Amino acid sequence: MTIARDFFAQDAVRVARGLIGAELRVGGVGGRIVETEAYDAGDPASHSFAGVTKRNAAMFGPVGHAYVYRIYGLHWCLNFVCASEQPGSAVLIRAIEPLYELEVMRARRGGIADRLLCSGPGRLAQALGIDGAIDGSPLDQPPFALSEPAGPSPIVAGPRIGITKAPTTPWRFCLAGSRYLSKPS
DNA sequence: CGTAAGATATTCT
DNA sequence: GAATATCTTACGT
Repeated sequence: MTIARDFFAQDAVRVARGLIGAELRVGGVGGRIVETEAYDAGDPASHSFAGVTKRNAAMFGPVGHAYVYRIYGLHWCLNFVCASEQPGSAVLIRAIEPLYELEVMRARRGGIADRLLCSGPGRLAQALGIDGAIDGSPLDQPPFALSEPAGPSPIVAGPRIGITKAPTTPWRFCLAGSRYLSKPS
């Protein structure tokens, strides 16, 4: 079942939780989402906190679109734009469980272990072929394909990773027991 | 096993 | 100039 655009018209934390277990494909390549982080409007750790810039313009655009940006000068990160009351919310996709077109992902990632193919934002983006060209693209049209979770998933919440602004806010969500997380359970 | 360094775009001071 | 929602490689235990 495809995820409706309305799903993203709620606060980032609910979207982040709801995405765990969903299937994501980009050009047929992808798998099951096992790790997300929420970045809400007004969150000091969010790129949207300091206002609109050229880089984060997609975050203030329509709900249900992609926000893709470069981090540390060399890695890409994939986010889904959502909204609560104020614009500027997004959910960072941190890890997926590889299921479709494994050969393509292995080739893009240099033939490393399957467990490490998509276990982190930068790795995931490289494996799926994400780059700045699809920043702002709608998630309900090709090359994107999003499907609802097959059933309820056991979810573990914890503090977000790699940030310094609000490190204790428990807005990181993982599929419990998955072997494909950026950090073991 | 662990810690450390390097790559380097974009934004803010 | 400094910091950042990261990953890989190199080197020391």
